[in-house]
Amino acid sequence: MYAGKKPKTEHMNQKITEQEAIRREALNQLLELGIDPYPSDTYEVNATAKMIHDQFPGDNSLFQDVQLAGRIMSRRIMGSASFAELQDDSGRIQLYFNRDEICPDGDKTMYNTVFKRLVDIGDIIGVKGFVFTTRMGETTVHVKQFTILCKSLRPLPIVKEKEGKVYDAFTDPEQRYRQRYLDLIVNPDVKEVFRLRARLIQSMREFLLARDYLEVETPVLQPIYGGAAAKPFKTYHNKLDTTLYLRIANELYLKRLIVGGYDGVFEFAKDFRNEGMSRFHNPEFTQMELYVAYKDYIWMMELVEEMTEKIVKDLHGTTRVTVGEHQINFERPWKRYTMYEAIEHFTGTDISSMDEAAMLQYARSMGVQADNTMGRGKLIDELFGEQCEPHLIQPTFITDYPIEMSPLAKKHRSKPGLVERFEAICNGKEICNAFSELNDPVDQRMRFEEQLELGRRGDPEAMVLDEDFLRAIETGMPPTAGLGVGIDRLAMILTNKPSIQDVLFFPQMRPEQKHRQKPDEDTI
RNA sequence: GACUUGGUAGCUCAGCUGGUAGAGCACGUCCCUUUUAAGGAUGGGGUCCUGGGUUCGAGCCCCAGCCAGGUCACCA
Repeated sequence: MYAGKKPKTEHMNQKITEQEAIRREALNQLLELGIDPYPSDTYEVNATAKMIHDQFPGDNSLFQDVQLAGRIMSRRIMGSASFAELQDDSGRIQLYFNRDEICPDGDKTMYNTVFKRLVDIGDIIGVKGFVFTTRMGETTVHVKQFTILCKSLRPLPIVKEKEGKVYDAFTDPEQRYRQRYLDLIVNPDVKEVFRLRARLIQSMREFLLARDYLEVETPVLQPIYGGAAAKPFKTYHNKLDTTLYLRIANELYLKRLIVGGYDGVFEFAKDFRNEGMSRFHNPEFTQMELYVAYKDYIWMMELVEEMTEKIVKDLHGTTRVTVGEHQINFERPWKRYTMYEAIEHFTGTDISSMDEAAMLQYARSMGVQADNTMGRGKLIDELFGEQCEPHLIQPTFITDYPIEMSPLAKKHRSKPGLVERFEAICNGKEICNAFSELNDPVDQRMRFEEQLELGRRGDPEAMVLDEDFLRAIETGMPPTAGLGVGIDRLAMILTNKPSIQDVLFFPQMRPEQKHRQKPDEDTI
């Protein structure tokens, strides 16, 4: 099959363990027997493990001739009869192999050699047979014929379970994240987490499409990054001889589309921020941003309540979800506090009329690590983060933020110094952020100028002035409500996972030391 | 970035005051026609994260580093 050739890099980059060598030897023996360990043909399947468990016994004529495919997860060989477990996408089912039925003629090779010696745990096979119940009462496929679909060359971590107790669990977080495929194979709960995540996104998309908003795509590579206060990733385009940035938010491009005349646009977007990593932060993360013309932030709060309630019901059939030690209820309406009210509620102090000096002193007294470079708005935000946010477990809207922290939000219609903005807080963390979008181009330019000043004073996250965006706003953007939802954060809550790494298939990790290679090496 | 815990077989882990590296599963060989984390017997498998140091002798003690987890900080 390999015409006498051998891969050149194999022994350079890895040491072959005894078990791997044995599997490679089995691979060669299969080839010598004329069995293709990696066949090309379609393998037709007419059953799954779950379907058989759900429907058998029942109309048993359906189960006289089943055909399914999956990975072998265990084997118990007892001479000329054996049991194995097959795992497909839907779950596991037991298989029964009998030598004289696998091999009705004199030649017992398929059983004695191929099944017993050359097939390993982890191999993918297809089986044909009928369903029955063993003496021990387990639904089982009696195999008449099997086909090797893929030979596995590496041993699988085998997790065993009895009466709810798990033995030899595959738990090392590093290995689980780096080799997520193994995690998915041996830890079935993990598959379910990502199914829930997929349904979350599907449910949100359905909600938005049902309202006739347009799903759009905007650039990831941007000459000027904007829409949030964050440090970007920097890259370079050779032909244009230009520095480009990976987007930190989609906001400014989506607003351009509102200027262009779409009344509702949204995007599920990967955003990138070149900042620290933690169980709440991955360098790339998913955000859904929505902009709707002729609406304001009050209207947007209602949309968020309605959308979230629908999603939670779609996922869990109820509005109540267990998260850690809390029961969270997403039923409408949610509590609403202004930021000043929230701080007063949790600290007993009304800070609304304090000036910057008084605020600084007060914030320090409440345990905020404040320095003189922080303005009034930043102090309020720190105070809120310190004293309020962790206590907000049930979904709650916090409204009316200090203007200094929100250079893209519209000034409050009646409260000086504030903007028309809200965040929804749930389980002590922000899950979305929204405002009545600033569409006054004169004000927007001045806000950018204030950001430039912050940047000159050394704030690495200050926004840069985006002249093209201002040109769009000067053309005229209708009054617009905008929303950003952190999909990963929401997924953490709705799957009851404490870490963002548990809701990302491949969370960012340091490169593995032993496999570290320069990108220009030809092995990549 | 700070503190803290850890890194031993493919997986999960033990390893005494510093004295020849262990168990279970997995893997090899043999026996076994309804078993089920685990049939019986038997055998192989190790850069004890890396590099220094102390010592007659280091998986263990000391120093430095690498990697990972947790907590905190940063993250409008």
